[in-house]
Amino acid sequence: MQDNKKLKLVSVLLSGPFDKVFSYKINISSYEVGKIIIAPFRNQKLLGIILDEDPGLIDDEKVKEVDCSIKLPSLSKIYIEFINFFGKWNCIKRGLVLKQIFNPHDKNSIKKVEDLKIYDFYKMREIETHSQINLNDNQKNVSKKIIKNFTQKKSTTFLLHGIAGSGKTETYFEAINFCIKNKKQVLILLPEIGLTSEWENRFVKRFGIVPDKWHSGIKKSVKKRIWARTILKKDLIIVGARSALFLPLSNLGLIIIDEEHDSSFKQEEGQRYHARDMSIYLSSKAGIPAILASATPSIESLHNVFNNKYVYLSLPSRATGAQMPVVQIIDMKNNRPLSGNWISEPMVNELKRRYENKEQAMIYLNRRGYSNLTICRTCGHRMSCKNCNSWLIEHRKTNTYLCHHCGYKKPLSDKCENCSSYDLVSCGPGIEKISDEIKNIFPNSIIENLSSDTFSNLENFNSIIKNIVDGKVNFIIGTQILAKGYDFPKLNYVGIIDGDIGVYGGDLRASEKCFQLLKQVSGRAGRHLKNRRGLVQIQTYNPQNPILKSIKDMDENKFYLEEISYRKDAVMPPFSRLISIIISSKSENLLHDVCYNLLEKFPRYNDVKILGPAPAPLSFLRGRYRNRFLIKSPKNTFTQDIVKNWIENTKIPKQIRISIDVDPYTFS
DNA sequence: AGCACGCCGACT
DNA sequence: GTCGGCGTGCTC
Repeated sequence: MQDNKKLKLVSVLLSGPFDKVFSYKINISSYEVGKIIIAPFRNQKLLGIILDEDPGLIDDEKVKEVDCSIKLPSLSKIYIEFINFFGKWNCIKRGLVLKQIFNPHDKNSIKKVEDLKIYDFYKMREIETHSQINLNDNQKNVSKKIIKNFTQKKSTTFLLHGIAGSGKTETYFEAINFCIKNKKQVLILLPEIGLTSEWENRFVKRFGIVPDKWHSGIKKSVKKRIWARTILKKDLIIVGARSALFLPLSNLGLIIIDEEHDSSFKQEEGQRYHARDMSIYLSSKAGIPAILASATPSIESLHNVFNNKYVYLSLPSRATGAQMPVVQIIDMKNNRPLSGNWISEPMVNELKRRYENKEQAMIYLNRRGYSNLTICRTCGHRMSCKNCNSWLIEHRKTNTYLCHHCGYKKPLSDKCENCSSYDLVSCGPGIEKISDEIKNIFPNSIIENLSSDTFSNLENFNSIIKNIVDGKVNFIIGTQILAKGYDFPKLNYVGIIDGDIGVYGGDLRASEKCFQLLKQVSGRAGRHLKNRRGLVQIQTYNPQNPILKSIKDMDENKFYLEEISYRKDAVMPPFSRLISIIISSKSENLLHDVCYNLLEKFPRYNDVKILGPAPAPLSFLRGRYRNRFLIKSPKNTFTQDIVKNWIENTKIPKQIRISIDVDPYTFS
């Protein structure tokens, strides 16, 4: 009896902005590493877990006792290692990672998880798991190779490289099927929540059950039930955005990252991390396979294939039997449109032919809004954001000038805010302007504009997608959102307004991103036409650009090999590691002083180099001045520790914000 | 992250 | 005198 009251000194990781553990006492009979507890902290109570770490020296009087009333399974060793690694790798405090793992629960709702279990909302029906879809031989072979891995009980990362329309999804469904039969949990990550509804349709068609969805649009009450099922080891299929990675999946059998090249897996604000890379760590710790699927794999993943870290699987032909589209390059130097227009004559002719034949056509331009820049011809003033050093973008649909970086907006006006003359002109097209141009040529046509602006209303967005799929739309005009995995069966033509937009910005990944976007957009054309090929036309002033040439010649190997050899020569990722550190302040002088102080304090190494400080690509954002350091190091050094020690050993005033981005993607 | 503590300016 | 702004520092 007395033994039950015996208290043990333990270390606790609290869910909050803490990296270090705190010492608490726990009733020894409740002690277990990974146990979820509630800890009194100051005058509040915080969720936490017991860790197997040295609590360190502390005045015994200060040590409080934790509340063990939460009756849930402890977090497994896999998740404890995941939390530690995630924090260390991304320079994020471990307690904040833990907080994300408890999300959407807090200290009050987590006690009611037991009640949720009783109701068992998501009891899966016993389902017939025989395939309703006929796979071709290639798909069958690939799925067999993946499934074979389950029986070997080791963790393999597969790179499933299949051209657009090759049936990647249906192929990895076979691996999901294996997990359903064996009552394992499956996590599928998609880059955008807008993709989940189409994905869900295919899933329901294959399995006859609805998967659980997890993204920012899902209600908290639903999320709480899903969370309960994951920690209570119930079988379930989760399809979600990157935040689904934090679910405490205690019976995980498989992770799939679809569209693995997509940059939206990289969280770029607040706590920065790459959901793909963290998923692969998780799968290796859990001893389960991971499948990365893409029509345009990232350079990183291909590099890992070459180094035998990933197993390469290929689906080189379209599942429908349709051929890949023909690609034509339009040299704009010889086909200039009239002033104020942006669509060249060859493209207009093709659009006319498609329209007359009642075929669907898509026009791609990676620029939101009406125009890029508004300039006054009298005084030269440019409409720019007061919080950022960026232009304000004219949006006619909402009648505003909008900053694409901070969201600042003001009403449209035809009077110059600087000299009051009425001489404003819009330069450079956005999709709204292209849309007007199409409306002029085809006044009776049905046009839909698709961009992240359309996306703000998910219901409206899904109904537009449905209209397109049903063939009720003549012209689809949109931004890079069109490159995502939508399947438009009636689409037979893709026109690309500005083929080499963004390539010349000097960004490390610009070529790769441009190639992936163009390839993905091109892949939308003619996916379901057996008798004739789709057509892609790319407008450019630089027809010799190697990216465009490799797309035209359908020679993606050449592009990848060239890009990889360029990265190797320049000793850039994936041949080295970059960490970007952005220092920001409301005061320009303070920023300057802090940056030079940091530079002085940076320890000297032979192979770890510091570049900067230089103005960040957005040197003024949301009212703060921003400088950037880049730390470049060999792949095998754990540079995060160096960075952490460096910053901790430098005195930084509270007004200064520091954001650390390991393996940065965009360089802003 | 919160929340308390404390130092300094504005005001009944 | 004292109210309250926010910059600073601590939490087992």
